[in-house]
Amino acid sequence: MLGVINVDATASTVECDELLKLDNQLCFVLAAASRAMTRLYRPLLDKHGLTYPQYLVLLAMWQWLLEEPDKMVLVKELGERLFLDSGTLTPLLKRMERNGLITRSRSVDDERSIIIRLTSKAIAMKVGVAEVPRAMLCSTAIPLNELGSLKSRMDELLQHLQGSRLDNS
Amino acid sequence: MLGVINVDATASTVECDELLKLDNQLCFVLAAASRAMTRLYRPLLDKHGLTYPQYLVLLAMWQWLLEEPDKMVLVKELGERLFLDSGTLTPLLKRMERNGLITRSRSVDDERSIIIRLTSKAIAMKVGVAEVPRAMLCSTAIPLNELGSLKSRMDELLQHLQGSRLDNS
DNA sequence: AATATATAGATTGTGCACAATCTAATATTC
DNA sequence: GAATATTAGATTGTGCACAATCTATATATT
Repeated sequence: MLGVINVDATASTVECDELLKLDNQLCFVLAAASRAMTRLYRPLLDKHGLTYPQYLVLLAMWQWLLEEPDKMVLVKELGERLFLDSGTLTPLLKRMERNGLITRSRSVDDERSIIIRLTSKAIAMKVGVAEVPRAMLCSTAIPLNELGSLKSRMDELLQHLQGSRLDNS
Repeated sequence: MLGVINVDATASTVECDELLKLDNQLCFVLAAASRAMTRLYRPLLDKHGLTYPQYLVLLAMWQWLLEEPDKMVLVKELGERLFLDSGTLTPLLKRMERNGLITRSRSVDDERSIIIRLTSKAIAMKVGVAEVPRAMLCSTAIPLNELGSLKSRMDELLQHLQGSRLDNS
């Protein structure tokens, strides 16, 4: 009986050790890769006076304008698209406004909403900024198909994570 | 000739649009997935009074102690392991010290170095904290083999990104 | 030994990221 | 139509993340 207890204790200790090894954590590689990615982008984006999240705001806006040139983008929609809340977006967008990239104005339909519009300066920046992802593709030197399949996997993971809610909290 | 120019211009515009679509950015999914992961961890880690980066520090320290029970861990080593610099680690470690998880002391061999040691409290927390990755495995409900293969791919990506240096900066 | 160079952390300043809370405006319910 | 609930953003406070700079110590050079 004591033997069984010992075996159990040992097994569970080993399981615990394995479970907690930094090398086994997907979350760690994920975070490290994300930061490494941001570090690679930084010098490229610096040339355009952009930070990485500001760059993502522009990407979202540019893509919307492709589909609908007069699109009224609300902070709420931007938040849903980028998975960011108002606590992050409000100051970020104020900085972009200060830098002349966007305008912020109250909606007349619903005075709670803020409408985000790109300035002509931000629209004009698009072609130049396209150098950024081009340079990234070159510098990482990862085959395009591999990059694509990794992105598909990441899309699935993101879906999973967004869907997951914890029972015991 | 004008036709050729137009075709070229159109092609390059399309290429530019595709290149800049938010949906095509691996970096965006990566960052979003990393933040979603952190959000899932938060309520679990809150119960242990830990933040996500503090949890990673503990994982790294616990793993080192498995191999070498009297391991002297320097801030430098921790930074290399977690891909973080002193600007991030110094205040983070001071908070952990304030919370009674670690001690910080100057090395006598090299007075520039700081030795990080886990307190008995932090060592004792290990078994309880093992519930955290266990709960994550359950809540995300991703098959273990899929999770493993995704992690391998991420490891490769991280290697690529760490190795990549940009020529034109 | 005196000088130069490199290294380990700490500090400062900017910019996310997000929980919690607040305010004002809109919707809903009775 | 007054009371209630919901919603859109803003605000506040904490904690990373990192570039740039600084300090103290250690090492290398001459």
